[in-house]
Amino acid sequence: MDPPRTVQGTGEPPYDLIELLFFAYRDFTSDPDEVLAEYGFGRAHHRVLHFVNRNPGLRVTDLLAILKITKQSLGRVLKQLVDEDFIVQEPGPVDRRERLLYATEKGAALAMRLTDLQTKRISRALAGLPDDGQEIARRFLYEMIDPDQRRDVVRLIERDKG
Amino acid sequence: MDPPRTVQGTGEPPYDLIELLFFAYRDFTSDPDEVLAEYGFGRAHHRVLHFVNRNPGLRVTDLLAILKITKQSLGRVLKQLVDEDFIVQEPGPVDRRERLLYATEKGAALAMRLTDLQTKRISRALAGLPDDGQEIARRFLYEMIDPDQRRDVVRLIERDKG
DNA sequence: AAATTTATGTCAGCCATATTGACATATTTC
DNA sequence: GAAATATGTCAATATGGCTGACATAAATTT
Repeated sequence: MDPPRTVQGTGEPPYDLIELLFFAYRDFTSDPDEVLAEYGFGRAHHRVLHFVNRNPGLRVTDLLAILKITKQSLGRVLKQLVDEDFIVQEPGPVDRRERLLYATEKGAALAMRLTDLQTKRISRALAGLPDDGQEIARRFLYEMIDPDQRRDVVRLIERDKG
Repeated sequence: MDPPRTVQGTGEPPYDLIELLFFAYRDFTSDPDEVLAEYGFGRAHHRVLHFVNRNPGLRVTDLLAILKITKQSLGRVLKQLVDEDFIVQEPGPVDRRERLLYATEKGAALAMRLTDLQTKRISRALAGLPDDGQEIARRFLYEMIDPDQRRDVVRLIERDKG
């Protein structure tokens, strides 16, 4: 079956892409949601755990900038993750006001389990594309980001690469 | 600037795509959110208005299946949209238990304004891609959807085409 | 050394959006 | 007439956002 498409070059909005984005994201988040529910966690916990796991030593401030939520909103979720031993905080070695965040083994295990679900979905999607599909999908998503946010996003994603 | 990428074929998860999806969706929804705030509406109102506007005569049940939320959650949001004259309900001509939903002129105007914002972002993203970029982006998003949901999604998107 | 700024946390309260369960009504179908 | 269907409503609850105010410890500036 082929995906639906709107006719282009007619000035008509790309309703197909608008709606596909909604449905793709809806289902993309649904796999982790099921697992998280087992732990009494929600999507907010996932985001925090994911970025901390990917960026050991992340500061609270960094997390706020990434997630674009307030300190208070983050506070509750982060506290739960710390209390339940998925994340630990350590004072910064240079600036001891900072609390650097690290995933524990338990946290890394959950993060991996969630990543694995998302990896499966993405791999399946990429398998249906031509060779340059991954490159183009990546570029498309990248170009969807606010131009003034791209630098930060790139820095973040590059941060832990070998 | 190029988007970041993880090395493929190494068994490493596609962290780049996982995170780009998060950031792309975050920014994709941020434009409409600003406008909606002017009306005292949220993202939930947007989704309802969008699909009703795109599918005149949609039933409440259809909307529940699309949005995957409960009747009670939809109820409040829909009621506000009806009370404030963005959507009207009409009994189904065949089955009078049904309440078919239609966007009013006011509703259509708001929907168009929101669609326009999303169209601009998508057009800008597509402009940075090769010729087959749109086709591949569409296919990628389509393949991200749960296989057993694809038929419904296609039917919905095809529904109002000329 | 004192004053200021920064990173973080916390308390109290509010709002939007989701949930479940139970029940009511009108209408259609068997 | 009975059962199933489409919808609505009431009550209670949870999650995850928000704002504003205030507190503390540590670093930086003067």
